[in-house]
Amino acid sequence: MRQPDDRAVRPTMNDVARTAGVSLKTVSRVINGEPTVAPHLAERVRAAVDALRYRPNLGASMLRRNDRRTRTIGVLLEDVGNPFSAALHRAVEDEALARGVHVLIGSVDENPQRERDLARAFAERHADGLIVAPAGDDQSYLASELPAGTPVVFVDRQGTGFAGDSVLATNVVGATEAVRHLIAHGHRRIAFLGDHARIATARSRYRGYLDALGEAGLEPPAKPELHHWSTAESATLTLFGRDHPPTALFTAQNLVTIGAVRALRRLRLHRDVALVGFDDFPLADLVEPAVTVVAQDPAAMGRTAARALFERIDGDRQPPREFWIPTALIRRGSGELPPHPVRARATL
Amino acid sequence: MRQPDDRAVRPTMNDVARTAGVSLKTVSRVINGEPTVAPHLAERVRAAVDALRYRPNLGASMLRRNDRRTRTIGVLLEDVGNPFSAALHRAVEDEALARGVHVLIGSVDENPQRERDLARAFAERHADGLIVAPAGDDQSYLASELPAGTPVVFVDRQGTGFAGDSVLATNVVGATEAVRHLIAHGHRRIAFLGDHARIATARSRYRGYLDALGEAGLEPPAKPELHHWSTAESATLTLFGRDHPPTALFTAQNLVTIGAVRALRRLRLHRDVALVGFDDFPLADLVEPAVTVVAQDPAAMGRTAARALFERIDGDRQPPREFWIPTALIRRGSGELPPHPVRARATL
DNA sequence: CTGAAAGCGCTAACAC
DNA sequence: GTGTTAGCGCTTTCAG
Repeated sequence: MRQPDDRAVRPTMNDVARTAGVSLKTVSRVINGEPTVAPHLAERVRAAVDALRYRPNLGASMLRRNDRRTRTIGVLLEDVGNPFSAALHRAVEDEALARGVHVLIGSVDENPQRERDLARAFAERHADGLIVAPAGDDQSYLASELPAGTPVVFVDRQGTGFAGDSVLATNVVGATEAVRHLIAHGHRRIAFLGDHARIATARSRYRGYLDALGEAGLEPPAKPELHHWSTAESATLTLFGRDHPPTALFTAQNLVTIGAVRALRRLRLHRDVALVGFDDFPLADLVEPAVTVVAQDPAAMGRTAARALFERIDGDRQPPREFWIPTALIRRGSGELPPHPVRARATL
Repeated sequence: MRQPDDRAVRPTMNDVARTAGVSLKTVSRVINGEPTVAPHLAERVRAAVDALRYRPNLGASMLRRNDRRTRTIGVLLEDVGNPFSAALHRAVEDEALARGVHVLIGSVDENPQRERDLARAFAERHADGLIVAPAGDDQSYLASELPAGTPVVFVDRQGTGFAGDSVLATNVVGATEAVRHLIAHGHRRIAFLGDHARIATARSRYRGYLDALGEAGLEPPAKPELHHWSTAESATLTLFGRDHPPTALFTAQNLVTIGAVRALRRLRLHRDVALVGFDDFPLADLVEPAVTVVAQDPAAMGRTAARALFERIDGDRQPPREFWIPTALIRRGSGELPPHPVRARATL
């Protein structure tokens, strides 16, 4: 069944020791950079390593080592293919690589079961710590999946039921700022587009939206059902097929924003209906009109999460911390459109 | 120095065996799903596993197992943060997860040294195989970094000096098709924008560009120096500051395309100069005019690469294969603009 | 400064 | 069916 070359042959420390004419332990010392080796022996060992192309087996060393570190972290993001997660991932990688640490990563896809399976898989591979963008609303499972003491940093969404640092965007404040901006431009009928119930971040943004309306004494108009970004375009079309359509939209997520932009174009309303989106996206400045957004900073989130995680891995045992990464309103045009007079008349 | 809880305490198979009142080996059999265990013993083992929250240590089992598999693959892409790599990554992940395999990933950033370092790091972590988007033009180092027999699949770019399957976009043909398209719309002065020397894919696209010009008996205009996508915008501005500017652009990469779009806007030439870009990008259909592209299919590339890799991991030993993933011309408007009469007159 | 012996958690080979 | 023994490649401990 198994071919001879199925088992890849690699020289072991023992092989190196034999060719160098020293003991196994001396090789181990050289490989691990322990200074207590005579120079001429160390040189012989290095020569043998080169000759045999010896590479250490991290799995085996981890097994015996006191610190049990694999120099590998696990990262669970919503979807490594989307721009937000990809930018965050990249920032984590840069921090990790600077420390000689490598990254196991997976997409949780809004699926709590997948979240748990990935956490388990990374724990079985002995990740030194985890960065998790929670899909479910209960992370207490981490206590059973992870060895005691494994640090976890939550990112993008708050984790529940497990003690870990969190790195979060200022969702509520950012959304409030966005909606205030629309109100300042004269809008009174501002619709919210996003999954306001199921997803924690969207829920926070909905809260911020309600806060801003409340301050101005405005009522939220009836909101369309939206449980997945893929339905954003059709939900927007529906919204403008009803009576009393809004004069402005606040969209809670970048893919929702893009869906809304597509719908407004099809309706030829893109110059009439104001729009502010949460989360920036590439080319937002190149569409007509350019899209005003509340930009998050996924790179800062990834960087912060990674740094926090490495502090924990290095032994920091203080109580869980929260890092708030500020959002920034970027005025590009779509959010500065005034309420459109024609439609306003039509809906009165 | 090290705290007691620095070493995360996890129950071992031995602990499970003791609480279940069976031998270590029986536990091993249950964990590995071997059918030759009496049901009542298996039940006792499973109960002990649940009670102790036992999780197997993959590193230890890998050490002793005959197949030496870690159910982990390594993926080296250009930059996990860019849309092309991110989409490819996601497709690889889906194929891997369907097989219970997990993904170690890193960005090579056009840096051959980083490529080699990552390959080594993943080899030390005993990846079962590698998917590599080569940054350098020599992959012979893989023979020394990887255990003999470790399969490698090259993706996006051809690998050199190491035997592995390749998954490639039809770069030459796709570029030829793009340029033929511009010629068919009346263009005779078509500029190439991209790194035609250093990067293999861009080089292929440059070849395709030359082929199409040659067929039509056209000479390539002087091309601006462009060694990194970040300079695409300024290179485009320079191009149109010179005499005899082109009436059409062919851009070799999506970030170059975006830079060119930005530059044409600033020059208010975006409705006058035709543009076809290689590689699609999000919102290409929403800018004005919508951008005609030769779309690659990064998801198909990732899927194909992963499937090929798993065939090799499963023992397939046939000679290296090449998989060509077709590109598709998507007509959106920018590539269908006719040569602009005013500028044409000005340059005659 | 160097080496011999023990053992990390697990599976393979072979007994019973 | 089940258990015992050996040992994967490495680091630790401790003796020289």
